[in-house]
Amino acid sequence: MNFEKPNQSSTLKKKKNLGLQTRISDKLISILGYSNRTIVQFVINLTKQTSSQIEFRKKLEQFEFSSKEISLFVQELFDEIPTTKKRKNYRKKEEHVEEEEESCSRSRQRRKVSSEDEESDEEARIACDKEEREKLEKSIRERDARKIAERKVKKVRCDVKDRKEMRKLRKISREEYLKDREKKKLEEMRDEIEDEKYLFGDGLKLSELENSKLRYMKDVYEIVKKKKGLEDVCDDEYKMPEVYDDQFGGVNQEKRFAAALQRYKEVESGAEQKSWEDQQIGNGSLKFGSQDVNRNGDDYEYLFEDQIEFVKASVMEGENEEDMFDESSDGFREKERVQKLQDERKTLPIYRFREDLLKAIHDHQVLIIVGETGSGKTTQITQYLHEAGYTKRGKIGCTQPRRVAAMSVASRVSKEMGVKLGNEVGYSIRFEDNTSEKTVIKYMTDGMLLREFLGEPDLASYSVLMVDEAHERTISTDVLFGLVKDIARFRSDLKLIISSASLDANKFSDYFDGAPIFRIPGRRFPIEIHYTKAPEADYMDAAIVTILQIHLTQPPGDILVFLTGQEEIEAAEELLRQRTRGMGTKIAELIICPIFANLPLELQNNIFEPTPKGARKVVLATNIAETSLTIDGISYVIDPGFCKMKSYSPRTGMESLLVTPVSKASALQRAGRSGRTGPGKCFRLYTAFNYQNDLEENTVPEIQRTNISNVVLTLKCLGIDDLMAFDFMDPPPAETLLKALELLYSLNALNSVGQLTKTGRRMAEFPLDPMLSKMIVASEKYKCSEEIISIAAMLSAGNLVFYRPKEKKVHADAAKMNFHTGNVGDHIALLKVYSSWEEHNYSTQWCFENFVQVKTMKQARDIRDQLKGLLERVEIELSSSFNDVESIKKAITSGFFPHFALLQRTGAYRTGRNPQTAHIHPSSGLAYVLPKCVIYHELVLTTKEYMRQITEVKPEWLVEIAPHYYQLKDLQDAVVKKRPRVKHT
DNA sequence: GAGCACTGC
Repeated sequence: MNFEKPNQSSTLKKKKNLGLQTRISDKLISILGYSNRTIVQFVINLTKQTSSQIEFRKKLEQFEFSSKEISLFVQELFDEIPTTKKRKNYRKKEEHVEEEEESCSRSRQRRKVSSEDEESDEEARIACDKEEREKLEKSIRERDARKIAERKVKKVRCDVKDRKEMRKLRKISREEYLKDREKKKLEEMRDEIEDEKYLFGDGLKLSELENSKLRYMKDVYEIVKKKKGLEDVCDDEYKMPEVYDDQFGGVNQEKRFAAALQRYKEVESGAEQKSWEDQQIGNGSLKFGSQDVNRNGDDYEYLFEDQIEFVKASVMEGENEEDMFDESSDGFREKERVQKLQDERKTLPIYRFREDLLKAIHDHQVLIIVGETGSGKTTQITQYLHEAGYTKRGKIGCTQPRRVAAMSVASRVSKEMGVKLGNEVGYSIRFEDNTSEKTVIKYMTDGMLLREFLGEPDLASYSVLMVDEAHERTISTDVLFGLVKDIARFRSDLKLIISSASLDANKFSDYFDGAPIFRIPGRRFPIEIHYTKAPEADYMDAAIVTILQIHLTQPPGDILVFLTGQEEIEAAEELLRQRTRGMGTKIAELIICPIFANLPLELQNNIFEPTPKGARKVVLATNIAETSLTIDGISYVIDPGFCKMKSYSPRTGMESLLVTPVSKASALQRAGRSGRTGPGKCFRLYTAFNYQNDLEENTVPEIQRTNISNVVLTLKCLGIDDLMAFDFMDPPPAETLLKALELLYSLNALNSVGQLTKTGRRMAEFPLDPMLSKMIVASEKYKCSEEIISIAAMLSAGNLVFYRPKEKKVHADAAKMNFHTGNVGDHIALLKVYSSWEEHNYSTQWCFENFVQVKTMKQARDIRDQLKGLLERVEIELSSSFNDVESIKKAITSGFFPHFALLQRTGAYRTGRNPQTAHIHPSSGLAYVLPKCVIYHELVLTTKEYMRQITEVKPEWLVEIAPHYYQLKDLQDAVVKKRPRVKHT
């Protein structure tokens, strides 16, 4: 409906107009999530003269809202009948107060439980109550006022029977309304001028437009004031006591806030006991206000309504504050450069411990080394050992959890030693072996060493083995622990170094039969840890508010925010842009840099661009920034305390990715990211109590939450028969282990007594999941190994084959369906994608045209090349039968028969031997085809149980291929006779 | 009609 002009409106409408500003403010907060600051400015401008939807739209467009936002907003504002969604929004708003009360009482309860000090508990309760009571009272007052007004209107309506009377009333109320409106406008203008002066007063440059607006407002205000006198303007509302007005007719803000601040001061200095948390963790707190940029130590601060209060809890001590490497040594001649590097080596924290360290290694076979990042352990220990002559007896191996780390560390060490990378110092990672016969110091990924075990079970060519970053506990390191511990028993000449940054080195020590622990101080600056005072209900919102708080109140330095995933990062980016948009030049520039693994590389590199002077960078990152990459210049870390973690259910074979609270170790690691180049601050968006009591000590090691059938096969291949007795540091759940053994048995990789078969031995050669390996081994029989390795490569390259931008969904889907013609199934579709790409000479252009991800394809090519090489090793001939779809499907079935599912009457599927309801994932080409009998690549739990990558098979094949697993009778009984109705789109 | 933390072989 249209918004009527005031002179036509009824009393009711007038009432509505009167509250327009409040309504708009509320709407903006609830619909668009704007900050108060933006809203006040916006609403004042908006309500000046506007009276129709069209005008509103125009106004809104001036403020650079998207047309979607505008439609939503205008509709919300003008529509009288609230939709469900809207109602929800209203309700949310109303419930807000109650929620706050509830959360307050919750935290109060928690405090009560935890606090041993009754009185301090009481203190906290009172403080909490006081704040809450005020908030509640305010909202109750407002609500009552609204109700009374509504009742009045009703009454008037009932009483008036006569039209004339109605008109008279309208006139009266119209007059009242106009008077009222005038008052309000003036008040607003006054406040606006005040706020402008106060918030963005001196020092901050305003744009020309902003300046002229302000001037205009001041002029109008002065004229009206002279004419009417300010005091009459607002006699029916709360008025600022005179004492606050300064001689210029403005309001003295310092006095205005003095009373409020007095309370905090009293609490701080006068109270004998503090709340439990204050006692525990000090009383630092962070306030909000743009003027803090220029001003320090004033006795009041402007507070935003939605500000978050932090309490400073502790300081992680810095251990060494020497300068970092200076790598700008290009102009030196070779010898001088080596000399300079040698000098630099001596400045590393580890250098002082060189002799002690060498002695410790000499005296003990196994040594646990604990050292923070930056101590130099990774680059130096290998060199010390080389210098001490350990390389005469064999190589020094050092494992890293990541490829990049292995490469860059090796490169660094080769420079320090003045040798060519790949000669004395080399690295070995998948797809790339940069070592030679001369190599004595070898860096490699942990998975690579595990592969080496297969060829050299006693690691005879190594004299020293160093497992670096052991605290990360990847599957590979965990398995390596067990293996190296074992070989160390009979190879007394082998030295073992386990290096970790974690605090629980004792666990490592215990595991390695009480090996001594050698501690090396790191090179980190002190970091202040801040916790929130009360739990935050919405961590996303809290993170945004905190970013702005830091931006406006803290000295220069970039911000790093840890979020859980791509979706969240994109949402946060949008929210942040919205909130800063209205501020224009009033705040310093905020550069927002998202980063997650799926982000195209060229965009990822944005985060390494140095921040321009006067600006501040906000990096919104997933866990990728926790370990995998280091960003310089980060001074502030915001840690909401969550991450996505994979979990695995051995019973159903289902994997899921869940948002889980981080562990203390992980929180510590995140905090440490702020202190690499200078003193840092970490803001945790949870309370100190949460940290102490709700977080796990360490992250559950990967081996306990993933499918380990691949690991089991590798271990079996190493001749470890009794896996239950294998010395895992943290053993995987027995059920997972049994499931893996069962799978390997049904794939014929193990015989009935659990020994490796010939098939199993061949399978173990492939760095793939056993089912994929089996598929490849089986391709020999069906003469289609060329096709099968393409499929295996595509499947193990990940789910990110097809790219689907929001704005080109239709095109992307159409392009994708090209590969699915004839409902061949997802496996064959992947094969088609790979072959077409190959036919087009691995063209990047082709990828763009077909909405296929280049990165994934290149990875698939690398994997395929590797698999091709391995085929030769296991003596499988390359053979191709591209057009014989049945053979290809049979080969796939040979690996994936345990993953079969049958269509049910309901349209859902029932999977395998441990029946489980599942659905075809909507991204599958068969999502609407619903074949009777399918095999799937993986089962994932997201919003539903989904099967990803589906191919239709015939039940007879299953019996033919896996007679030990299926009987035709069972399958035929299970297949539905009547097909469910297929939905069409 | 969904959604993909991060690695590694």
